[in-house]
Amino acid sequence: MKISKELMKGSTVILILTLLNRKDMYGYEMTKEMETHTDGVFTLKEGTLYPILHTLESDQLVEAYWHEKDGRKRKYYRITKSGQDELSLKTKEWTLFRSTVDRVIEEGGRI
Amino acid sequence: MKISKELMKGSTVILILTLLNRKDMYGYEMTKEMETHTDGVFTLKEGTLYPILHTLESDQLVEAYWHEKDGRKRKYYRITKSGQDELSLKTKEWTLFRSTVDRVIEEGGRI
DNA sequence: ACTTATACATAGATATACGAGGTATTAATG
DNA sequence: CATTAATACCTCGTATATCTATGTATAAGT
Repeated sequence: MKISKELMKGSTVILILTLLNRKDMYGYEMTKEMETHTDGVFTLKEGTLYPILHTLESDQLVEAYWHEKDGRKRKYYRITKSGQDELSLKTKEWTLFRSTVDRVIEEGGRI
Repeated sequence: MKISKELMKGSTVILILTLLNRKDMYGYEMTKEMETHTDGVFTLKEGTLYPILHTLESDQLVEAYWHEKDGRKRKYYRITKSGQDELSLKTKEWTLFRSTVDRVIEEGGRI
């Protein structure tokens, strides 16, 4: 099943920061990993990903560095301390959001 | 904690349809009920709600009717069969979306 | 009489994701 | 060896959703 892009809004940054919190990665790698890891449910589009990475970098939530490996130059991203703090915040927000939606749709709005 | 409006995007319609699946309601009532029921986490803004209700009506997912009660004229909305089908679909989509986000942030993207 | 709450509505501003398009390099294929 | 596919980066315009601000009207409370 495909997830509508509107549902994705607001959730993409937390996914990216989560990946970078595990290990340094480059953009193209993140698109492939997101696709395989979620069995194609999420497809981190390049037109979405790269602008976000640039914003995260200018906000100093991640740092970029070029690194050559296997004869390929890639732009790697590393999460910063601020980025980890932001991730922690966004994770709390997500948890509250998700459980509140669940509460409404499970109880149908009953008080 | 306040939920960013970007996170809300794509989730508002399912919340509205869920409320209407329980009982017929009018707009203003829905804003109050959403606020109290979620302890202020979700605040269904009127500028958001009314345009959505109009769209749902023109898509024939809900039907509107005026009804006077307690000396007040209110525009009630009733969910249609199509609306219930749509709600069922959106609920499945939400469940997949939510569990996939959880999978990523819990495992950090590990395969 | 005046203010607040109820009840509906719309228009403009803002943010986000995506599709389409572009460039460059390396690997694979006929 | 030439061509195509895959890798790897990037930007711009478009579509969509939510919110703020604003407006109108009626009923209730002070």
